[in-house]
Amino acid sequence: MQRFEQSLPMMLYRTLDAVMPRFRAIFARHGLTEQQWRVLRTLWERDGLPLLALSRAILVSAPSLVGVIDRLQRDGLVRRRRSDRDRRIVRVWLTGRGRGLEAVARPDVEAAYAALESLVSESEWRALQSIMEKILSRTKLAGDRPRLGPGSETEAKEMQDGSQDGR
Amino acid sequence: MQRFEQSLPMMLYRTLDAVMPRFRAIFARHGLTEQQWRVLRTLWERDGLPLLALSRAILVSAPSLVGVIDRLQRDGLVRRRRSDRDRRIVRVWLTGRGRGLEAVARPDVEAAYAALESLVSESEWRALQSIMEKILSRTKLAGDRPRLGPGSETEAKEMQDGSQDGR
DNA sequence: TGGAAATTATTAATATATTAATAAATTGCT
DNA sequence: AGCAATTTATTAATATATTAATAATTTCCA
Repeated sequence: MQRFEQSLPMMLYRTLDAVMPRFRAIFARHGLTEQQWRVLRTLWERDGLPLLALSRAILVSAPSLVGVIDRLQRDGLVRRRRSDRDRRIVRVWLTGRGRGLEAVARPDVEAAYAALESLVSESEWRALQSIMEKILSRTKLAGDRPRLGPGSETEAKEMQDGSQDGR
Repeated sequence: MQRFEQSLPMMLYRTLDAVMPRFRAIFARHGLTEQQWRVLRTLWERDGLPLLALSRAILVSAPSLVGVIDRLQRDGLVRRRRSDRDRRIVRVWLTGRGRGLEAVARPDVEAAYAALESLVSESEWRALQSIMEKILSRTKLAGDRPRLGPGSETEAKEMQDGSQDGR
């Protein structure tokens, strides 16, 4: 039985604890929290995603995401819009400001990623990813179903929708 | 520039999201949260640790830990005691119930660890640990100082102390 | 067709995270 | 000795996490 600090969960937490502060500092410099950044980072690639799909993509539970979106909306970076075809669905769209933030904030974050990746070799990097992917696929098979894994994903083909709803 | 879901931070989050629910289910069955379990798990090995040392050992910030300890104390699993030698320090001690929980809860958790470790080979396991250790040591060198890394650790040599304080 | 079951977003209640500020005590140094 | 700087625990304010419950829809199927 191995030491607590070297268990897989604690190793993962320690690694996050080591690498995230530098990212959070960058987010904060642009007036964003980590979760807010994850929302924008995803919408920049797939604007208009349904809230639940967004939740799964960024690993933030739907109840938490509601608040995150509330604050992003309050700050004028995104807006909500309820779907006409299926009125249960609320899609999240970037505003002009939200879209504009990409050019401002993303280069800083990408630079930090680069610095982070330079800490280990290419092969170590790939090994790390492949082992974690293996754990991911095998916990999924074990019926362990994470709270938030990628699900049915109701994709954003529907690029224009209609109603002007949203809270 | 790689995909968001495969960045190191998101891989770490996804892996935690995949493995932790099964642990949290066990903790909950014993009336504990994840953070509460981390406290007990540590005190079982080093009872009477100062709050700040405990905070660093389990990667829970001191402000958060205050509340975690409040609730563990409310539930009769630990108690606080202010040091006589240095009255700034508050040590956290297990109660009988808190100590007794080890025999009850820990076997379940250890079984879950074993199941988890069986998902990858021995060598993959060691590779995963060694690469993360490398990231940890190098982010530390980079002056990136995580919020909570092991610090001065004011150890619990002092096994009996005196005052009956604590909130 | 029509009602049970499933889906989506949200609210509610409680616990934790994050950053800044504060009070009390101790250390360090002149 | 005496005071500034440091250390430890805590409070405060806001944001997020977790689990359960709920309202509004939609889907499924007898």
